Amino acid sequence: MPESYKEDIRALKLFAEMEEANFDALMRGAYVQNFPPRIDLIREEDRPDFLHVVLTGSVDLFSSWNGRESSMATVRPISTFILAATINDLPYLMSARTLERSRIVLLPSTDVRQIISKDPAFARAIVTELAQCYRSVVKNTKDLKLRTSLERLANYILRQQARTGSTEFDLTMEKRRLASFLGMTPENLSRAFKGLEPYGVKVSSNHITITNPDDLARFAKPNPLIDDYTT
Amino acid sequence: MPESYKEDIRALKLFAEMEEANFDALMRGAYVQNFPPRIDLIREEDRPDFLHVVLTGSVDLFSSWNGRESSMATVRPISTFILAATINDLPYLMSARTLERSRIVLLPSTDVRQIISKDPAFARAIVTELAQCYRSVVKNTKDLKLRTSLERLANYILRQQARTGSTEFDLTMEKRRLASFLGMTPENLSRAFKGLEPYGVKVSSNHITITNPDDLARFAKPNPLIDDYTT
DNA sequence: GCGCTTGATTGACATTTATCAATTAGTAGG
DNA sequence: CCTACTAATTGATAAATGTCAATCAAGCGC
Repeated sequence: MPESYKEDIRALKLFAEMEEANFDALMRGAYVQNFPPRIDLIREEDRPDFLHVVLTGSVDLFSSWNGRESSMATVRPISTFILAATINDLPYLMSARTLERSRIVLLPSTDVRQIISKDPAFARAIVTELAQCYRSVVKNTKDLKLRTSLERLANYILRQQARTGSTEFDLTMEKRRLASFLGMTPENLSRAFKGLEPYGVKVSSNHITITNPDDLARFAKPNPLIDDYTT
Repeated sequence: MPESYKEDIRALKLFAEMEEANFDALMRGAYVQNFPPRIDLIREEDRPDFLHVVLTGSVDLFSSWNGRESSMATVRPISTFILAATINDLPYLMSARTLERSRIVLLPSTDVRQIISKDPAFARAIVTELAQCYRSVVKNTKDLKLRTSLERLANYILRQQARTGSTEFDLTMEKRRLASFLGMTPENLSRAFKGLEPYGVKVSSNHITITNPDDLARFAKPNPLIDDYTT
């Protein structure tokens, strides 16, 4: 594996503090693959043979049941998925597919588990990472259970505003996928955008303009315990 | 703290493998408290001063936003809550209150974090526990996003059947709280129970009888990747 | 340019779910 | 036993959300 990829991975908090020898051992078993868009990487129910690291591109995590499908999260560089399955050696709960051309590193799960057991710094980093993942999913559950779809969209838009630091930005994903991620149908999303017009949200194709952030915030009532993904 | 409580805690997977000295250190800072029913134990937004362990009784984890409230989980003996906040020293995402008279052990968060860093066996156990918690929440999200409320109730009933090993059992919580947990209103739950009658579900007060488990399963389509909390 | 495909939007309608109000049932306390 | 309280149920209605079909718009290969 090219040295520069190793450095990218080493820069992740998850791998930054572990011992050099263990990191090298992990990298020896690793390999890199480039995938075209819309390729299935893993399927829920499968055994977690590898911990995946996204170096470039992006990956959709989604779940299915009874012919229905829902987008659960998007993984962007540089980060890992799906840690929890790998660690406990249990079947994936979500499927993953590339959204665009993506470069992905595969780390054999057995190596990961082995090194967790012998490298305390790595174990500590995994603890932090997992706790953070857990909290993200809890926030997402609160979003789903406590808010209507209009409120979820309003808060999503405010989060994008916070992320980009601007009242004007492009959506980072297709609307159909955004709809699925927010737990609604594309038709409903389309109408929800309309429903936010009175609060100063303008939509033109995938470009969003917030003309009245205060109005929008008054309606959305964003809350760090739901919307702040960094804590 | 009484010796017998210590043994109960030590028996938890989370604490079973750690070094004796570290366990003792953790227990020295710990104290036990008995709470009457319906007492608030923690409030979301508060700092995680203690890791809580439920010895007897039961605890409701719930969240609030904009005047609404939703029950997220029930903690039963013997297990801990809320680990993730404690570990990352970040505000609680959920509030907790006793449901009945409960005996609860409080372990100072600073002690827990300190010992994670120096006891690899404890760190490893935390990793496993957190990964499991994470997977539980993901399953819950799938339940919410992929199923209607009637389907969620049907699968809940099947899970209770699996848990008790019987087609006849009592609900373990008030219906209003069950409704909140399943993401619906009490009125809707009441109607949902009616809606399951054709599939062989009989309800009398809080006693449930499944007269036709196969019919119910055909409707509910239970799936281990959503409904099996043990994996 | 033209047809083709795919995603987005819109309208009409159905279903699901929530809300509000009233009633019933169960339970604890006097 | 009665009263008071709370939870559960029921009916009527409203709101939210989903479904289906049609149309529109953008991108792409030729």
